[in-house]
Amino acid sequence: MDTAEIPKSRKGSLTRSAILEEAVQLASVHGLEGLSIGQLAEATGLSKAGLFAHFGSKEGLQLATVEAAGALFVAAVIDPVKHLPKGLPRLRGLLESWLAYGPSRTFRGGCFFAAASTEFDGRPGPVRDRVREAMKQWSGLLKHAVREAVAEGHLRDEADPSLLAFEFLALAMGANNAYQLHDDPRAFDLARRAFAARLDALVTP
Amino acid sequence: MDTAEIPKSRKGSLTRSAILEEAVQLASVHGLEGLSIGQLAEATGLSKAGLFAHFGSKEGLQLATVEAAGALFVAAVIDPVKHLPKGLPRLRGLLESWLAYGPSRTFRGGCFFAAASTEFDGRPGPVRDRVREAMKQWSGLLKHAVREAVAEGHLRDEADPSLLAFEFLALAMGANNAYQLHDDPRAFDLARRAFAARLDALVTP
DNA sequence: GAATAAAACGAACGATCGTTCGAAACAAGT
DNA sequence: ACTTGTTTCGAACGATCGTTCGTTTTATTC
Repeated sequence: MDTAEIPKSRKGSLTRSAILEEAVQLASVHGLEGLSIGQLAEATGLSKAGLFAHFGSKEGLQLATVEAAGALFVAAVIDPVKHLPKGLPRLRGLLESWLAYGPSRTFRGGCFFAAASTEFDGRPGPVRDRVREAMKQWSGLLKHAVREAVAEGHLRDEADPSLLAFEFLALAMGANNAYQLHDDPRAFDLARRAFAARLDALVTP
Repeated sequence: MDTAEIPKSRKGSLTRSAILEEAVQLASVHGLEGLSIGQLAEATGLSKAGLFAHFGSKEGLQLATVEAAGALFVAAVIDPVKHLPKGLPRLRGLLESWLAYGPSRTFRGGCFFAAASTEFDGRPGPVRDRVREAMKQWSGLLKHAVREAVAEGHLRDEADPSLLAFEFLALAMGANNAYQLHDDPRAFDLARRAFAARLDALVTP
């Protein structure tokens, strides 16, 4: 219901965002489907029915959770490098920013979108659509940064923005998974070296 | 309700491996946690209790499912290239074999281990341990193939087996995710080009 | 402070979850 | 045909799931 999405009082919007703060953390560990309304209600100190009313359905809660996670991601990874000069500096900044975000525990269970995008990649529906859109945005941002680095003459013309964006995204998700699965922060060092190896071969002399 | 007998068309004796065949497919779509005994029983034509007796617990079923998926993976990806000559040919063969496996629909919901390793990477327990071991094996195989390619003089000495194995694994999982999420098989072409770009820069002249 | 609107509640719903148990159905050996 | 052991079964358990409903508590407005 749209009445649940438009806050009508101060208190309502506060609790809503407080709920989502916890929802994002729980979902990063147990998945968006494993996120249960009962557990979330207990974790936030609300009643099941009271919490439920904010979102109208579990799907509504999931969609709102994706939205909230997106805001966290943008604040942690993208915003800090908006000011960097176009081209290679901003691209390198983006990658470094992500490498700092990885082990930062922004999400309790590791990168929310790495988890959600794998969990829903084979289940049609609005949640998958929203996750896909978020991934497209992030991938598009990487692609754009590469394209600008080429336009600025920082990277050679052979640098393919689509290919490089795919590689960077895959390496980032791979580092997140290795870190989570093996409890080994060196995964991010591997990712950093992979980024560097790929870029160094393409920088203009 | 009248007790008139429905003609029991009992399917042929369902073996444990027949159950697991279906379990692997269901889990690749809905996850190992989303795999439910009731749904699996219905999909195989068995009763919930009858199926349950084979595994003793849901965790037992999950562990057996991981095992069965591992056998499918080995048969689809690893076995076909065992005969190739050591070094670069076998490494390239492994990567090509994986690229063929990706869109092969061996698993209904895409690569089982890409999904399971992300689903369980933050949830301690025997299932995570088993998945981690499987991923270590696959990653170790890639590492070994790179090391042999260096030893045979096919790749330059700077080629770092751990780093390259990490990259190949990440790119493979990334291609699987992109394929599943965007329904676009070109993801595997991107992965192929990424593999080639990385290897071509390291082959000995 | 009364009137009104929003938010949170407790209780219950039917469905499904994993699991247990004792009885049938079945296979094989003697 | 009788016994033994293995599968499979139906029925039920308590727990939890998402969801609904009517009521009570809280906040905002006049």
